[in-house]
Amino acid sequence: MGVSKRHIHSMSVNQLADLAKVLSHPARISILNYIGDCDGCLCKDISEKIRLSQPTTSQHLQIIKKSGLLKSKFEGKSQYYRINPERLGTLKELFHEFFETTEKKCC
Amino acid sequence: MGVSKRHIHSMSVNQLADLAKVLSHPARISILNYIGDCDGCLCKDISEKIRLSQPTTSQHLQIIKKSGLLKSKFEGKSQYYRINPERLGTLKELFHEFFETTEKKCC
DNA sequence: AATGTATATTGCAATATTACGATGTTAAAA
DNA sequence: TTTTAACATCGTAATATTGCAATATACATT
Repeated sequence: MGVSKRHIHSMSVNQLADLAKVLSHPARISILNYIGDCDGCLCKDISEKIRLSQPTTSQHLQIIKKSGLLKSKFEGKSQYYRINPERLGTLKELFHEFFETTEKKCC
Repeated sequence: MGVSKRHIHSMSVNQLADLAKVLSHPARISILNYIGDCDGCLCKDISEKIRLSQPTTSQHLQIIKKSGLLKSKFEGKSQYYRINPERLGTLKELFHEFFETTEKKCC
């Protein structure tokens, strides 16, 4: 078929998979790493830093933003992207749970 | 183009992206969670548990195995899958690094 | 040898992802 | 008002992913 059968899995599993998918592309990890360093980043700067075109970078930024890991706000014609610490915390928790479950009996 | 430009990113970023991609499908998370619970699992049992066909389950198992997160051994006609704790440790470390970098200034 | 059981592989259709040029959109600057 | 700058979106080509039926492989049992 070609479509993931999400409905057969639990909600927390789907949630982790969705966030892992955001991190499943190196450009998006680089973006998050880079934004972590500044307190508000521009698409143009990010696109130069990670050496992808502006449209491609913008597209990745939208994907990360949709996941909740990024916030942004306009100031004039510039859009400043920022990490969303709360959502990053959620991600951390979900991974923690995953490791707890997966390590339960295997180690 | 449609192909990820891996070469423009650092090695550790690509490594984390590769492992995150393994976790980017709910079926693969469910499989790892399930295998964590037993000490050696059969494809047939896993496929019944997660309610995907045997070929689809086997395919996911190969993808996880290729990432190093699973080991397996044959015993007769049965193949027993097991978590690879070392590789799980690597994953944990990579995530830890990612969180360190990303949280550096944002929080 | 023939049958059954567990698994892997192949082939394919449906869909998703990745990348970028071209084209809007918006707001500051000239 | 025109120009410039920053960004988002559209359109599209190349490629990757997902899922399963059909088939192949390998061992165990009869």
